[in-house]
Amino acid sequence: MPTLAEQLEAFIVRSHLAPGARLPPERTLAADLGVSRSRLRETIQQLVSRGLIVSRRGGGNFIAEPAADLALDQALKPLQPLAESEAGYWRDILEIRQSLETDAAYYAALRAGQQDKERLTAALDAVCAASDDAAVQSRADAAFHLAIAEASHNLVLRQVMSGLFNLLKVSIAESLTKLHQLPDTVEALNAQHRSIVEAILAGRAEEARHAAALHLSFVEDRLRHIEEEAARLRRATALRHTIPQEDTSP
Amino acid sequence: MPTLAEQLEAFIVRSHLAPGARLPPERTLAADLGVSRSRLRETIQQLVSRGLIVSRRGGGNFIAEPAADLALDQALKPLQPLAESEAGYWRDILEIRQSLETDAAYYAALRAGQQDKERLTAALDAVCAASDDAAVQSRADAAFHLAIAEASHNLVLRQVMSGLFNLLKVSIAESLTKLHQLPDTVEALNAQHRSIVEAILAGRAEEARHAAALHLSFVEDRLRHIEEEAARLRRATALRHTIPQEDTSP
DNA sequence: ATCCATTTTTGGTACGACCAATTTTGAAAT
DNA sequence: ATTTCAAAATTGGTCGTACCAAAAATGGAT
Repeated sequence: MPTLAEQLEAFIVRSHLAPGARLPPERTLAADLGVSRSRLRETIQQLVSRGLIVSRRGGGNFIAEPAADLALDQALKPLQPLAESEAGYWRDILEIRQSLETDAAYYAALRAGQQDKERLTAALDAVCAASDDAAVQSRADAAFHLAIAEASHNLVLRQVMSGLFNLLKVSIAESLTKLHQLPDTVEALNAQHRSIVEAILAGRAEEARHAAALHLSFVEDRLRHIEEEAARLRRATALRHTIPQEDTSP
Repeated sequence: MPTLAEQLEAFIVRSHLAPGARLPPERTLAADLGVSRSRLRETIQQLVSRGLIVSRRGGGNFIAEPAADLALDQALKPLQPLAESEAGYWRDILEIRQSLETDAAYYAALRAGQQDKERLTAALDAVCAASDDAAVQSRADAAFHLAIAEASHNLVLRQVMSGLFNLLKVSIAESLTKLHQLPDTVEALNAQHRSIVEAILAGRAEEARHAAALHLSFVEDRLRHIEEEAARLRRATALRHTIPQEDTSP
């Protein structure tokens, strides 16, 4: 006996509903499937949380576009709870970024087409011209690194990296903004960015990989200092509070 | 203004609810959160579909065990449709595996503890002793590589790699089984596996990285041949069929 | 033909009732 | 006192209705 969620998916494919199409009103659909609207809505929520359906209040329910940008946002979401709880999580993320991004730069140098190169230089200009707002700088920085991933012409690589960026964002948002506020850091970062782009534009793959490695080592080093500082502060303030603890076991 | 789902997650962490703990009855919880039970249930469904909560009819709602195996199964699921459609997808996956797995071997050599080493040798024995069944061999192979990722002590790395394995499985399941059926291939693979493990056990990081790189290059090379062969066959048979095409746009 | 107020459609939420599986309770039997 | 087992209370699952708010469809005035 199939799940109602499965029945719904089956209904979607059976009625040739392409991405972007609107599926029948909930009241109608519930009647067709022979269930109450409450139940139907609960299963719809499941598909929504899986990114298969988007709802527009007053408009209707729609098959979600496979919009890669959204799909990958969803891709690593299950890890978010961990990212928020585990303290050293960001280090893991940065470590894996080191692996991926150096290779991304390498392949970008080998495969970047004219359009890729234009997007890359545009992204570089954007990060250099980013305003003093740290949040804006962080966004521009993420866009820049994703442009590299895009130029590598490896879809999986791009999607995984985008997911990692989001994880990093929820994990250490405040540290990231602090990073851009440190003196001389922005200049150093931009210099590193520029050398990466130059290597890619020139097609020097090994040089691009090396430049990316240097860049990420630099970032990791700075972030480690910032986090250590923050940890010291937390420890200091924690001493002034009683930590309440509840026993929730039956 | 936070989403109700976020409120719920916040409630869970705020009340120190460990995995396996039971959260309050829906009626109570709904009252505490100031929403109707309908709404609460819909958001609970979201968390259920994300694998964060399990419900037992008549028993209660429980924080799901972090059953990493399930969470990560879900992690890269949104990419499956792409994996099934795009033809050259598996090449992207293998490329990114080359990045991640070489570093995984590297870090494993640096950080593997006694327990990690035992699991690693056990996994190696398992792949060597795997029966002739190609499917069994594939599973053992995946378990072996995940053991390396586990020994790297990088949670994100392990989860991403597990996701990639699943993608690879849905993408080229048949090619994978063919790989294990080629003459002399299993022996070569096992020799490579063994050299990776030896390097990790000895703590020789660079050697481990190199061994992993050799292994993945070998696999990629064999898979390319297999896929080229399969593509040739598909082209040949395609000539005898009319390819039906449906237009699903409104 | 265009524009704007009105009506209709449609998703979002709330409340109440009942069913079914589970857990708890408590009395009877040992 | 312990065990056993049936009745009662608890709790998730489903249904139905009513109402609100946003979006879309309608239709008349310009």
